[in-house]
Amino acid sequence: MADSGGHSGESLLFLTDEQLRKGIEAMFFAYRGFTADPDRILESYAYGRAHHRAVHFINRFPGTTVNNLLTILGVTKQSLNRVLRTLIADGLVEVRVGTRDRRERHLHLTEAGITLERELSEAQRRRMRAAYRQAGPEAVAGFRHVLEAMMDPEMRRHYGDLKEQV
Amino acid sequence: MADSGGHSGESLLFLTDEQLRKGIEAMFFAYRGFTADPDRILESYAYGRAHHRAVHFINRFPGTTVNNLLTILGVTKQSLNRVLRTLIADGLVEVRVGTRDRRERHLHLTEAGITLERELSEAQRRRMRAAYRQAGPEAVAGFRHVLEAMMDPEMRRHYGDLKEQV
DNA sequence: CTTGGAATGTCAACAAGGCTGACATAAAAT
DNA sequence: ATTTTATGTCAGCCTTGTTGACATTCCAAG
Repeated sequence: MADSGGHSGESLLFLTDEQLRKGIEAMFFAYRGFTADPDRILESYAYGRAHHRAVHFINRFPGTTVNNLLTILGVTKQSLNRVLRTLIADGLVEVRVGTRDRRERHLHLTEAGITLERELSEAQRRRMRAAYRQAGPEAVAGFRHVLEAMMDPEMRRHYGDLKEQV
Repeated sequence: MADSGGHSGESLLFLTDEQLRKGIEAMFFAYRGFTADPDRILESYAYGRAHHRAVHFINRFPGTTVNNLLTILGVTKQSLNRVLRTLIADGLVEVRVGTRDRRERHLHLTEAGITLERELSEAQRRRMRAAYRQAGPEAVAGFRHVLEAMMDPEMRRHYGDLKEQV
């Protein structure tokens, strides 16, 4: 509550290598938990984590273009295309040619796609909700704050999005 | 900032689906940042993230057995073995046959291995330190608390380790 | 002592999903 | 008319996960 700011003589015990190492390992183990539940669901669909990411962000930004998705996901178009191809073939993603610019392909989830997205995100939210509830609102604020500071700046733009930059 | 405790009628606004979604995306983008710096270093060694993880935990638990490492990393022994083979061939990891049980292989970093580990972990700590400093000690406590709650329970044993469970 | 099972680790082969490079097409911009 | 942009596709490579088959070692039951 007191000194989180920039005083000169504050403790800084939270910046020891030991504390940092714990943070690093916490990220490693937590991320495993974070992906575990969706991974189990994806297995039964014969999809992978790459499909999950695509479905998540198409749901989040309906009508987004392929190029847009590329920069958000940080993969090559060939890699994304392989995933999109199967999602389209399986009827989870619908492609609409752009009206203003007909080179662009706008991506939308179909009903089936929305169903899968909901199943995946509900599993993930369930774990996140349990963790949030256990840690409490102040811890959650700190959690988000540290994660935001850890992102590459360009990625911070895609996160939280638009009107609200925290 | 007031009620973090366990009152019945508290706000719970931090548990909305929207808040959870932000936490999910924060994990995704932050993990990318988290691995970005080591990944760049590893590239110049022609190693991958799997090598980093192995080197990290061998450094953390010197003399650990292959089996031990297996359960910590959560991969198959065949997958780990491939990584270990190259690290051993390149002289970064030393294998000592167990004295009591000669089936066991105890793993240690060589001088060269320690050097690589330091280079990788220093890069990772640098980012973590910047994030910690920016967020402040209370945020860091919250960050760790949420991450711990997000882990699978078995993994929580390997984390923070031994005498100190936070 | 021997023998069979359990634990540990290695080798081989396959799949997912990254990557680069080359090339095609359509549409927009100049 | 030419160039640039957005997208898609094919081919081939690498890392890192998987399973299956096998070798070695230890231990315990006969």
